[in-house]
Amino acid sequence: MPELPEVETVCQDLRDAGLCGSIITQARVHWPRTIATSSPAVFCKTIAKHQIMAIRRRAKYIILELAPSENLAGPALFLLIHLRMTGQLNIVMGTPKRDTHEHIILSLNNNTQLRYKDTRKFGRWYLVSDPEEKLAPIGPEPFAKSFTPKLLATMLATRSRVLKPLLLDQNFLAGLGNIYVDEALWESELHPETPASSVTPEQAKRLHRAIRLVLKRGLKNMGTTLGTGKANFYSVGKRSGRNQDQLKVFRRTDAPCPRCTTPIIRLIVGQRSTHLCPSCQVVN
DNA sequence: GTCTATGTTTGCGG
DNA sequence: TCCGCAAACATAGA
Repeated sequence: MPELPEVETVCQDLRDAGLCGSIITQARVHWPRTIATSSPAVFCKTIAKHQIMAIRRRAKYIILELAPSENLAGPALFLLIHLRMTGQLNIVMGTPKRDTHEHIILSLNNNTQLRYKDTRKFGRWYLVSDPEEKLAPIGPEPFAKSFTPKLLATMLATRSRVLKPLLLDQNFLAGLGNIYVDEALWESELHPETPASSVTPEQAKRLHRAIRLVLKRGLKNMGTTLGTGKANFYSVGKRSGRNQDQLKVFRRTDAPCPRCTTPIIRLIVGQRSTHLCPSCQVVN
């Protein structure tokens, strides 16, 4: 569900909704496990009376930068939100009745609430004084200047794993999930089971371009919303993405490859459902 | 009604 | 280091 383009879309929508500048007056937790860093009671007490200063993204984390609104000498705080499979954020006016799957409600000073809804309850909130606690091991951002085709080639050269599980590993590269990995591998005409160490510099260059291409397209279309159920991706205000229309292979088993018309196949790689064109994408 | 699959991440055992 | 598996959960679809 929420991969880099979806998480970035949520961050942008939160900013557009005017969340920056709001002060958290009260927090309520209805599913304790969502709070990963302390008890719900400590979380609620700690986060209250903090102002939201900025909203940004790193990998698949939404990061809210907080500053104390009363004791100005107090330390800065960071709220890291990971949506995992089905987490959603919404901003509501007033205090409407709580939905079954709304697990956290932050009341804000302008008669609105930031609500966290998560049907499968896999999402996690981390309230920390230093975001590096969570972010340190994570790999480079795909759009970082320093993430060059050459760097990717070097990163791949020393790895013994195959491409698909490696690209899904957030400590290797940040932000990709099942959908965009399948799409990037199709774009670059690489097989998901290609050993990373066998990828040539030319292929690494193609993969680098493909990763940026599919992510950029996802961003432009404000994310991918598959199907109609509540387990799908919706940004703030239940808005769907429209990148699903741009997918070339993901969940398109038996459909013709857009490049060569060979039917797309599905297989399991690294325990993950994987889609590819058996004609365009062959193992090195 | 029942059974299976599921877009993410983490932790364990081999 | 790497891999497979299970778990954290609820729901859609067969």
